[in-house]
Amino acid sequence: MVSVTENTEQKIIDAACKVFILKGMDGARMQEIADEAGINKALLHYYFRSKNKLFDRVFVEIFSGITTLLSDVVSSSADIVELIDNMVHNYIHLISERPFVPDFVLHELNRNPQLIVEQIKLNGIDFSKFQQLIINGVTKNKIRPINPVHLIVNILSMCIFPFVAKPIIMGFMLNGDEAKYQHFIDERTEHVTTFIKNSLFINPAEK
Amino acid sequence: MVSVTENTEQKIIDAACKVFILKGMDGARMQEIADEAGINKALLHYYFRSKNKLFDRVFVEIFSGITTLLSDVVSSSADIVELIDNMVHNYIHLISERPFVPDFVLHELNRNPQLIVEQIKLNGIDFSKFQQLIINGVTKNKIRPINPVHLIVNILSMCIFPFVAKPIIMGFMLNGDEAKYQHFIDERTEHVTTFIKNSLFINPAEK
DNA sequence: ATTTGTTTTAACTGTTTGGTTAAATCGAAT
DNA sequence: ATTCGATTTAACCAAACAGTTAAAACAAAT
Repeated sequence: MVSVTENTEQKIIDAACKVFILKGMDGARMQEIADEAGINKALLHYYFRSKNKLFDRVFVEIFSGITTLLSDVVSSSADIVELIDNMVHNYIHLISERPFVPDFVLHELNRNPQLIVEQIKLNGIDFSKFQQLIINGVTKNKIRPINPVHLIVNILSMCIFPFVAKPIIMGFMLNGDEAKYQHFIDERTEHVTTFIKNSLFINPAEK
Repeated sequence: MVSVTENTEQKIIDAACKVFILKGMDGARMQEIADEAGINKALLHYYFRSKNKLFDRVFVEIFSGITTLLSDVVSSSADIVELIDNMVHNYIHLISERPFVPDFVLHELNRNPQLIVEQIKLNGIDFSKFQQLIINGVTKNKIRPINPVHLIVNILSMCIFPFVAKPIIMGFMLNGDEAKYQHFIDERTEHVTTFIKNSLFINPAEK
């Protein structure tokens, strides 16, 4: 009986993830989520009393996937080179599997910046270790001096933006060709890591 | 009488821009737009028959501002260095004045990619000239070989993403300090141009 | 003074939507 | 056999919302 319960709850969350990510909070409909989960609206409200409660639950779930990855990458990287390789590779890989997640997260965060407060409580990121890796890289004369905040924003930008801006990239640069876009994404990991390292390292031989 | 008409129409469009940008298509309410314009709902429908028609008009207006800037920058740049300087400076400057525009445009474009088709008809960007500037830079041995699509995506990413991701940057990296974020943005133009040039130029002296 | 297009007022329609309710059904555990 | 939570059915409510309508007021041009 317990297994049935968890099963249904998970089915609801999965369905809610799908619908919320595609339509956003404002565009999503409870009926559509119920349909997607293969249940009816009454049962949906039986599990999650309101749309807001369901959304909050789903948002935490989605967002923590992103921050967890960042935490893991930072804590498992020994130096700045490893950090860059891991971050770029893992983020592009993660987002490739759920390409609409970034637009969803960013849009809902702009709609209600309060949401981030809850997330920080749940998933505190040790930004200090990230900074330390960069400082180490600089002091050992391996890379140019750089503001850690700018660097991490640069990395995240170049990994995430291409997915959020897919319609623009396809429309204006790739003649609406889906295959070309896929090829562009396939090249992206290699390109971004090289681009960043070229910028950071004074002497290319040290890479 | 004509002037009055244009005045009201402009007032409506200004109000619609404001509300649509902040709330998105799904979150915006016709009543709120009417209030913001200082008129009533009846008159709003008298000018723009439906929410969709009003949205389309507003979206074209907002989006063309972005593409026009890109066109101007490309056509007014003599070489790759000028292009980078102009693009980074002008985009960060433009977005600084209306920081919620990128999230609005990207979100609506993902919600309805069809919108881009209309935009391409109205604002065809000469992507070829952009490519030519890069190829020239490469052949004259001034910069490393680079895929033009990746380069332009890199530039746009690093200019636009920091605004879309403001809640994340502030929440996780700047302790929620608005002043620190403003300082970060103020540094951004200089940082991004340097970061890109460091990556492109093999010999820093050639910059 | 009359016409014409603009604007307001205010009520209204029809639909969508989030959420509720009550009764019935079903399945498993006791 | 009974109990209990899970699930369905189906109807319902109240609020929000896009859009309409008709009549009146208004302002400028003729």
